[in-house]
Amino acid sequence: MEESAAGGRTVTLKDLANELGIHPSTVSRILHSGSEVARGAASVATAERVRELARKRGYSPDPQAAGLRTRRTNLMGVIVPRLSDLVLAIMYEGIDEAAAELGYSTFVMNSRDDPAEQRRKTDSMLARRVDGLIIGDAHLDSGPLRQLAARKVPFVLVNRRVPGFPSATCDDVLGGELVADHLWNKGHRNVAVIAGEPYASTAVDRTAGFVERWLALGGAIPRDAVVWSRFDTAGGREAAETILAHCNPRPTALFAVNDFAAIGAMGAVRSHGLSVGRDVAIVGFNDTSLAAELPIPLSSVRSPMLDIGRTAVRLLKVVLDGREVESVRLEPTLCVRESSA
Amino acid sequence: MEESAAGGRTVTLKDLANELGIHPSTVSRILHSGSEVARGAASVATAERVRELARKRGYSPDPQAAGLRTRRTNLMGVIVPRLSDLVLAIMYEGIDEAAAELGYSTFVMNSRDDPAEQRRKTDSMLARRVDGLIIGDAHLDSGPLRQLAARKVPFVLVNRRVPGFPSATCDDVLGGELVADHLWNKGHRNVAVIAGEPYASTAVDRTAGFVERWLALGGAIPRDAVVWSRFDTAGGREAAETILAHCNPRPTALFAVNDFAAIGAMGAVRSHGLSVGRDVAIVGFNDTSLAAELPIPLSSVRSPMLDIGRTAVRLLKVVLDGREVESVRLEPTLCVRESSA
DNA sequence: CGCAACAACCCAATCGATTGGGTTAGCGGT
DNA sequence: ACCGCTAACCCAATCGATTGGGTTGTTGCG
Repeated sequence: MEESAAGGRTVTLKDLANELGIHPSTVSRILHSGSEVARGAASVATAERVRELARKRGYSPDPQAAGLRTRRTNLMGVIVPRLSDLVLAIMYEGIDEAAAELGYSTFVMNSRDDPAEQRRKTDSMLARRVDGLIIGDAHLDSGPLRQLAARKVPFVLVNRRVPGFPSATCDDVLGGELVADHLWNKGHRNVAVIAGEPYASTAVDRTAGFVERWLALGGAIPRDAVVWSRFDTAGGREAAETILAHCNPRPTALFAVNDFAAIGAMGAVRSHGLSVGRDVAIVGFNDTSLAAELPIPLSSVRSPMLDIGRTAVRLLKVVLDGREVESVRLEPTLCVRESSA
Repeated sequence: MEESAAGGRTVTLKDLANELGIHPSTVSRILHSGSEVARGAASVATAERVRELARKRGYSPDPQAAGLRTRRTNLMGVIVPRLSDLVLAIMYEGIDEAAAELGYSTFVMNSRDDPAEQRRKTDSMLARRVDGLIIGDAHLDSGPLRQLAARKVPFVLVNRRVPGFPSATCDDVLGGELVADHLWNKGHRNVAVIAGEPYASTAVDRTAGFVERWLALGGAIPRDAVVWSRFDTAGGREAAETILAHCNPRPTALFAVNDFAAIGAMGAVRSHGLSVGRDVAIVGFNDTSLAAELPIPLSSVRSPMLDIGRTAVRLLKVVLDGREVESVRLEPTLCVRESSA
């Protein structure tokens, strides 16, 4: 039957101290010591009384005040291109969960992959005095990250990697290779890639993994069979239109580095009077929840998005603790479904 | 050629004051007055020098300190069921944009529509001393909201409404009516509804709008033609399976109160060897970016998601200013596509 | 000339929590 | 009886910005 902060003003350390007739500093020390009384700050009996009262009054320390003194906010700032990108939204859920477990809260902002916005949002986060940043919108051009590092801002990357900076990502190269193997084994010899945005390591690595493995298998990929595009459905459709219109011979399989682009591609294929899975195989990436449920279920490379988010938090924690970090690449697996079977 | 907070420690008011040989309070007043010097705090010349130096040193006030004194954080807390729900993610983008325009930052958390989590996350937000809350996961059971109101927490609802509390929503009843009119006009007489979660006003209102209009048009809707379900793709598929298995006669049209559920339904329809749009018409809700790009483009009720988010911020601002608010319902429109044409 | 009015500042308290450095009382030991 | 030691606290400064109330010196005006 707690009363929490009901009605009256919020309870402060001083309130507790007054009510018990002891000094605020004592209360503070008690509430900070695990359960063992720290620095011989108080008797076990007093400690018990304090903790009891704190619970009863629903005391929760004012993070503003604590942060002011300690210079720490227990906040992690997260920057993503856009939360309406399901992939990032899910990674963010992983981030938020893992951060909560460590006693951190997270603060998220959208940069729309625009360099000016990225800088603005970063500054805004730093102005809020976040303890560290998790950056999900890194571009391969490492300039801005170098600046950040020079400012001694603790940060890690998530989803996209940039050489020289710690990151938690999927092993995108491997993901691309899995797709190449799969399509090759299915007997396809004419393929095309909807490659995503060239500034994102996800796009570049997945494409590179695919193309290199394809060549290693003895296949060929003409120049115009790799089309860069936006990551969304409309982008995928446009790219697929381009491929279907210009590639000769027409590919029998498409690899889209993103499920949404793949869905757009499915639409384009159908508009050309072709059937997905029969005339043209399509494989996506990320295995978002949609993939398996589509009218024609989409083959997709499953990346552990939640885990990637959680890992990013772990890495950032290591950085905040001043220790050395290694980037982590989590392993993807291929889910084959009707669209390529 | 700004230097911003490069290298050295962050700049404080006192630093600026010392460097100019004036008192911090004067600096504070200057930086607060619009451009006209407030309360006759300083000469125009001094004001200019101060502003100049502040810019040069990249001064940005410490929100912790300011908040401590003013008891305001310029933070709006946002609670949503899950950011990986595209609809909420987009509303959140609208919220974040509009909040930024007003000088607020936002703080978002996922409750997974679980009452315990809702309470935990709310408390966590309040512990962070947000100025107000935007609640996107309200359940029709108004108990928790009443408690919040009793605690005098400023808040507004977004996406879902609950009678008695200010909200920014789509006119979901109207949305349902649009669909009823459309399907009726297309000649359908046997229809079913994939109704969503019964605790969400969006689901209830859309369903009610549809059903009531359908009855008014002279149609009939058997009890088992309304199936409650989760909002996601898998939920939609399951609901559609149920409908196709049990409804007799088999409906020629399905209204899913959510695009993702509609996509799941498309899958189920296809698995039954039926063709979407030809054998069974399907209409979704929200007109997410996917709808138009699907292999079979999905008819959907377009709700102004970004605007709903922005409106919620405006409403909350009004509440924070201590003025009276009226709930806002934004008007949806129907986008007819191949799935029901 | 005298006094009020003002411009242009300065002072110090305050917000709430934290933390390095006391202080006090009681006890054991010699 | 005295010293040292420790347990159990208390004190006060500090973080950075804000704000109600001064304090000067100058100007305006009757």
